[in-house]
Formats: sequence, C-alpha cells, structure tokens
Amino acid sequence: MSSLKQIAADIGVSVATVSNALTDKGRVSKEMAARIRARAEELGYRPNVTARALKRGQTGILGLVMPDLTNPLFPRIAQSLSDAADARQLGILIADSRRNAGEQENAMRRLIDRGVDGLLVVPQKGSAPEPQAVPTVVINTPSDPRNTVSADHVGGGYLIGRHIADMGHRNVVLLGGDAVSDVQQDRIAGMRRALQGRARVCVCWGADGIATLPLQVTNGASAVLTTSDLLALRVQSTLASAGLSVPGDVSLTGFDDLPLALAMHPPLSTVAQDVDRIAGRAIAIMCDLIAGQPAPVSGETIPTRLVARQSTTSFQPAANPET
Amino acid sequence: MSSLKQIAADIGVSVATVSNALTDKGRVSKEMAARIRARAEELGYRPNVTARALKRGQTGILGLVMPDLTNPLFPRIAQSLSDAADARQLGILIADSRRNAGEQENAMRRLIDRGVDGLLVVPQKGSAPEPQAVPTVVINTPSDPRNTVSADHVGGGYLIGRHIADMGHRNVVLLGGDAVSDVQQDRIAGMRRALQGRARVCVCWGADGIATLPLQVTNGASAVLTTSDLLALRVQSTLASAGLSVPGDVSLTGFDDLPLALAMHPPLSTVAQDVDRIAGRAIAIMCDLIAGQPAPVSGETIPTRLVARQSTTSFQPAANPET
DNA sequence: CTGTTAGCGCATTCAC
DNA sequence: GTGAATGCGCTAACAG
Repeated sequence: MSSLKQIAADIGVSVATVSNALTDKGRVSKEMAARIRARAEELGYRPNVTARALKRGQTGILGLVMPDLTNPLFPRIAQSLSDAADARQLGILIADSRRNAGEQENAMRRLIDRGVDGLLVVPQKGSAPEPQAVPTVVINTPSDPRNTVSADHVGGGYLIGRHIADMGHRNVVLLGGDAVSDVQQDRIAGMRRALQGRARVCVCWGADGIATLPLQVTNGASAVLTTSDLLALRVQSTLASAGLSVPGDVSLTGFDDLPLALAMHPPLSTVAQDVDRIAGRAIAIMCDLIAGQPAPVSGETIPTRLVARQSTTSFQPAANPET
Repeated sequence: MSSLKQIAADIGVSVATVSNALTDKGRVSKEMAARIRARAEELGYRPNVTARALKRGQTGILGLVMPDLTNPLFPRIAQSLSDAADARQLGILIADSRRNAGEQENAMRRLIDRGVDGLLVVPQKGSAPEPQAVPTVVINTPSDPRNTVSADHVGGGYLIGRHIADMGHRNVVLLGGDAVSDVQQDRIAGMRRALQGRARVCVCWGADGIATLPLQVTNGASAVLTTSDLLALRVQSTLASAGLSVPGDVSLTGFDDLPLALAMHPPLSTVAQDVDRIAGRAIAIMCDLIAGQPAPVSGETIPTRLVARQSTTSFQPAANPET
C-alpha cells in the first residue's frame, strides 16, 4: 500500500508537504502540488483512514442498532441511512439487538468499543436505551420523549382513520400486532382520534385479535385497520378462509407501504412514511451533534402520507345479498 | 477515555507492562497483572480499536456489498452475517450498490478505502465484480464461477419441480422475474430438469409473463412456479382478478420462504434456503482467507429445503365444473 | 513555501 | 518480570 512517506520519498520532499498538497492546505506551490498529485495518482494512493482516525479521534463511522434486522422496514431504513451517510463520507456499521433489551445495550457497547462517532438507534419495543458516551439519535415515535426524529405515526393513523370514516364506515375494528410497541400504540391512537364520534370502534391485538375478526365482520364491522402491511395480509387470509372478501365484505388497511402492499389483490390501502427524509434528518442531526452542537430540544416529526388503493371502498349498507 | 498510558501512570509501571498484562502475554507477575486488571476495570478501560488496527494493519471490519439493500432477502442475510461475524469479533459495514454495476465497483472501493479486512459481495445481477485487493467472498449461485458459497438454487428448483410433477401436474408454467439474474436462471433450470419428460413446460418472464398467465391457465396450465415469493403474490393477485383461484384452479409456488409466504392465503409452498448456514460458511471462509489460507478451489453449495404448504395440490383432471 | 518535530494509542522488539 | 524505544500513517504546530 502506498503511503505519504512513499510519495515523499519518490519526489524527495517531506511527508508534511505531501500531506498538505493532497489535502489542499494551500501552503504548497502550484508546481509542487501538481507533481505530488501526479505521483499520488500513479501510485493509486488512498489515504489510510485508520491512521487518520487515530489522529483525529474520529472514525467517520456511525453505528446502526436495530431491534431486529428482520424487521420488514429495515431494508428501507438501512438503505436510506446508508445513502445519507454516504453523502457525508460516513460509513454505517450494523448491529442486531436480537429482540431483547439487554442485547440492545450490548450491541450499543460493542459499536462504541469499535469507535463509532455516533449511534443511530431504533429502540427495542418498550425499552429505553441508556444514554451513551457518543451522540445518539433515536428513531422511534414522537410520543417517545427520547425520540429525535421519526414519522408522525399518530398523524398516519389519523389519515387512514379519516379516510375510512369519510367513506361512511361506522363500525370499525383496529388491529395492532403488539401492544407493547409505542409506534403501534400511536398509530392506533391516531386512528381512534379520527373515528372519534363518527364510528363505533373496537381495538384488538395480535393473533387472538385476528381470530375474532370473521365474527366481528359478520356482526357488522365493515372495516379493519391494521398497524402493518404484513398484518393486513394475514387478516385478508383469515377472512378469506371464512369466506369473507376484501373490499366486498370489509375494507382493509395496512401501514408502511411495503412492496407487498402493491402485490396484494386488491392492492392495499396503507400509510407511507417518508423514510428517506427521516434518514436524511437523522444523519443531519447526527452530524450537528458530532460537530458539538447541543441536542435539539424536541424531536422532529416527519409527516406521513395516505396511500389509498383498492382494499378500501365506501360502506355499502345494503351489501348483504345473502339474506 | 482511559488508555494504557493512563493505567500505567496510575499504577506506576510502563505502558508495555500494562499491555502485556491486559493481553495475557504471561510475561507479567500474577500480582502485578491482577492490580493492573483491577485498575483497568475501575477506569472502565476499553482498548482503542483504531490504534490497534493501525498497529496490526487490520481493522476487524468486513464490508457487505448488496446490489439492493431493498432486496427482500437482505434482512435475513444481514442478520445472519452480522451474527456470524459477531461471534468472531468482526464488524459489518454496509454498502448499497444501488442497482447498477458501476455503483457496485464504487461501493467496493469505498469499503476498501475504509480499511475493511475483506469484502462479502452479493453481486449485481449479471455483473462480474472485479477481483479486489482484499479477500472477497462472493455469495451468488453455484453456476457463477466466482461463487464462494451459496444456496443450491438449481437443486431448489428441482425440489419444487419434482413436488409439482409428483402431484400429477402435466402442464406447467415457470415464471422468472428477470432473465438476467443467474440465480433465477438456475432456479428455472432446476425446475425444468425436474419436469423434463413429465410435463409440458412453458417459461416466461416479468410483468409481461404475468399478464399471460390467466390465459395459459384457462388453456390448461395447472401450475405456476415462480422464482420468488413476492412474484407469487403478484401472480395470485393477477389470477384472482381473472376469477382464478389458488390452488383450486391452479397450483402456485414461490421461492425463498419470506414471512409473507406464511401470511398468504393459502399459505405458499416455497423453497427455503439455509441463510444462517450460508452466512456461517461465508464468514468462516473469509476468516481463512484473511488468515492467509488459499481460496477454496471451488464454491460451496448449501442444500435448500422444500416447504410444501397449501398453495399446491394434486392435479384434478375433472376440476372444471363450469362447463 | 517547505521541513522538522511531535504525538494519536497500541503492540512489539530488545535491553535490563 | 519489567521498561525503554520504535513505528503503524497521518496531521498539526512551529521553524526556517
């Protein structure tokens, strides 16, 4: 591997001069700088980031801690974060916190031991990551007091709830996957608020909740709003087994706008979050923190967007031809 | 941050002794070693990996290059790789090659510039990553001459093809997403081999291919085998629009066994690859390469597993009640 | 404009 | 057993 020393020796100047020339410090004559650059080019010189990191005390690497890398949203988050970090010459080191809070702390410590300049953390459901020795940006939900930036999950719930209310539904089931998740609680809360006074609402959770759906639909529920697209697919399957169809017998919605939402039949109405923007802000704030600016006083909230497709239709009071 | 120097000063010994004590070199007296360790503990001493990396010339970081972080398989690969790497005290730096071969080369270079000890690459469809300055492990498909370790995609195709043939299907459509993908070509090839002489086979690709399916089914095709679960979901949707149902009118299979396969109705028959094992081998081979062992002469192939669920049934010749 | 010196934190000689 | 010296590659302060 070529080094500054190498180039310096080749040209017959000091290492410092080469360093200055290559980093454009301006203290070097045009001609010399040109010669140095030419030689560096020939040698395919690449600065050694490790040495630079040691000198600067910064590695240029950010740690990303996710509760479960298997999370269907992880790919998008990872990609957006990776892109945003890239634009600022930062790298992203991943760590999995394997579905439990203790492991989450371990993962954070391991990353810090590796010398990351900051931590991006999507917290474990219902856990509170300890404040760390390095700048930390939490991506969760606005109702989390430690949240730094996130989608407006309550607002998203509201959007989809209003969509359903506007379509005339008056008997609605809200289905969450796991009641311990702040994100899901907020989505449900938003839905409730939109339906408040406009529809009868029933909230249920998890597999037990799904099992009750066919009966609830038979008893008059005309819409099921879920907190995730995958959950919606499960619901559709369960309903289909019971001979109920979407949106004929019941309207159905998801959350997150995963690729599968578009592949479903009918295409699933859902709520999209602007992952790119969240990632962009997360990285921007992180850079500020690293640069020594104080942490923002309150978290940032990024709007969500309603994606109305064909799994939701206007409520048809007379849509019961089987009598 | 505490350092060796700090501990040395506190106790009144030299840095070298502290280093020796902490890394268990055995050249230090029991008592001294104990005192040093105690003080290190108190101070919460963590070795500075950057300095160590500079000294050793190794960072303990592996670069992971994926063609598209949004790939539905990425979460599982990332998690398995991350776990396997973790077990050997290695970190994983991710990079996205953004769907084009040039970007893939850039991503690799960026990672190398960051000083990674090796590169794990899942190549861009139809692209050949240049040999690199660091050990490189390619995860693709056995038919790729550069492949280091991968699932047996041909074998997987064979398994699902035989499953279908055994169920009596004699008129089968094979659907791939993108003909340029070696992986998908191999899956299709495996299916063909299994159906060879047992069924009439038609191969088609992409959205255009999907569009032809309803007609093909109406004309007698009784099974559609796809190269991915998401593709299968799309197929099911298209068939449903045409009034065709799975598995009543036609059997359907996916590939990869994503979470959505189980959420579908009916649950999707598919092929699972042992991602954990692939990742484990990839990391193991990487470590060997880093340790200076020669590259294995040929790639390793990890068996796949048939996951038969309810989207496939025996062919019912008389299953056409609409006449 | 350019060179010298020093040091980031650690591990590895080689003396003592 | 322990310490002093050296250098990994780079940058920054200070000289000249």
